[in-house]
Amino acid sequence: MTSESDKTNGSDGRPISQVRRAVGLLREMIITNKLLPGSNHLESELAELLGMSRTPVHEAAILLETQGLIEVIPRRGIRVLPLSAADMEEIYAILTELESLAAYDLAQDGLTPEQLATLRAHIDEMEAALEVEDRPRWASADDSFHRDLVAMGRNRRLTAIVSTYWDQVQRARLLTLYMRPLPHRSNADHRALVDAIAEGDAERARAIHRKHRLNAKRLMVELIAQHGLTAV
Amino acid sequence: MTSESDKTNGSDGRPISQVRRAVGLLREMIITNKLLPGSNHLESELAELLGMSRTPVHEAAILLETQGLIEVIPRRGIRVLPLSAADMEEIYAILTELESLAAYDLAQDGLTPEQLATLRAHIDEMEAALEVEDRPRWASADDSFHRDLVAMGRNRRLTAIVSTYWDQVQRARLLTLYMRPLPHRSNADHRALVDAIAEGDAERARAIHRKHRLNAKRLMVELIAQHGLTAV
DNA sequence: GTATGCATTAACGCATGCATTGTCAATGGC
DNA sequence: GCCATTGACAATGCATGCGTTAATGCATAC
Repeated sequence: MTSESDKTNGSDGRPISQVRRAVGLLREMIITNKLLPGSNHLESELAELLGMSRTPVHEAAILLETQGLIEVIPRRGIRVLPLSAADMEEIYAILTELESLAAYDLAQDGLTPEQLATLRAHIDEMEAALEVEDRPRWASADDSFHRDLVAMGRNRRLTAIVSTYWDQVQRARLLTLYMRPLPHRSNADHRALVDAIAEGDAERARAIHRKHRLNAKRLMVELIAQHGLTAV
Repeated sequence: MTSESDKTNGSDGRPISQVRRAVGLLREMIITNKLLPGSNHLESELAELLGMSRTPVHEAAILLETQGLIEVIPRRGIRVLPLSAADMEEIYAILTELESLAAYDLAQDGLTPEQLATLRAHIDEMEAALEVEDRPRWASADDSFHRDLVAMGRNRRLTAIVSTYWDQVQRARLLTLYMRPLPHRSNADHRALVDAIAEGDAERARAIHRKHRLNAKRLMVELIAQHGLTAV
């Protein structure tokens, strides 16, 4: 995950502000279900929890609200937004298009051997995890694969958007991790995708990834429906 | 306190906050070049300009920074980010994919006759403007067409992203409005797109719009290069 | 003349205080 | 007994103040 344990400086060299700290911590707590979807929390409560005053929490809340993670209701508190199956469809539709674009761009621009090796290492890790049926380990490698794939592209804005929405489905992915069949099929897609990128076949890379993502979306929506989860 | 327009409530029924006011006003000033790209502005200066204290300006700045419109540099002020040709390419690439997806979805879900009429009215308006070579009027209609197209889809998140990035290229569009040839060709694309949507041909709608946007991107990048604008 | 270091100053991050406003409950009227 | 109206309370939005820190200018040394 994001491991910026350095307390004084961010990756940009600027000292880490309380606002950034609040955003990071709150996002983490939401993604990992420390703050449950649908729950309400007062600014002062969160401020005390994070060891800061209300101001940075307030500012972090405004930010997270625009990113769709929470809703600020003036005198009721900060509400962690549950995601319905419909929300999931929206998000996956966006991720599908943008990640497919990233794959296309990567195939066109070409990757260095090191970059290809990194992606393949993630796939190997996924396979190793699958063999011992270690789902969290597989999920972590899958996460890294997709994040790296997009981050290797040169489009910083695209990376940012994908990261934002990927965060939002994390919670649902964690929740459904043990409900789904072991994703053997998924890894074949990953290998085919990296091969297409390595060969510079942009259209194929895009098509493979789109199909891969559409499958993931269908699976996720079905799981949520099957298990009677109206929202997560 | 402030005696601007005494609009006390936003579209969501909630009273309009100073932060929202600041975000809206600053965005507007940036898009319309009231705040020039590359210029620096102190929080206190903007606060006085907008008739509020530093706090809401500070919070608006954090927000606009995540949207890529400005950069907050701690003791140098708030810097309006210039967009390079490379930035333009990034943004247009994202807009191309997401708007094409919107077109695809619209064709699949179908539009009401009223919605189709609205889109066609925008096209008629563009044509009328072209005939009298009224470029601002054309630009306004084109803007409405694209915004409505995406907004008619059911994907609220997609609408939000497109709106954000569309804002960012507005400045460049305004700047290059008189540099480009009159976009007669463009309107043929628009009609073909609406026809494809009306016929429910999702793949065709997507393809038409992608091509349309790729052309727009090429034109924009060329214009910026031709006129020696390294950034706008 | 130039470069370096220190002092001054001012801008911003954040804490705090105040006023506004919505919520909840109690009391009174129907 | 139920609903409405009012009052008290509490949470938030925003203004203000303070401490921190970085930028700038001047002086001094080389």
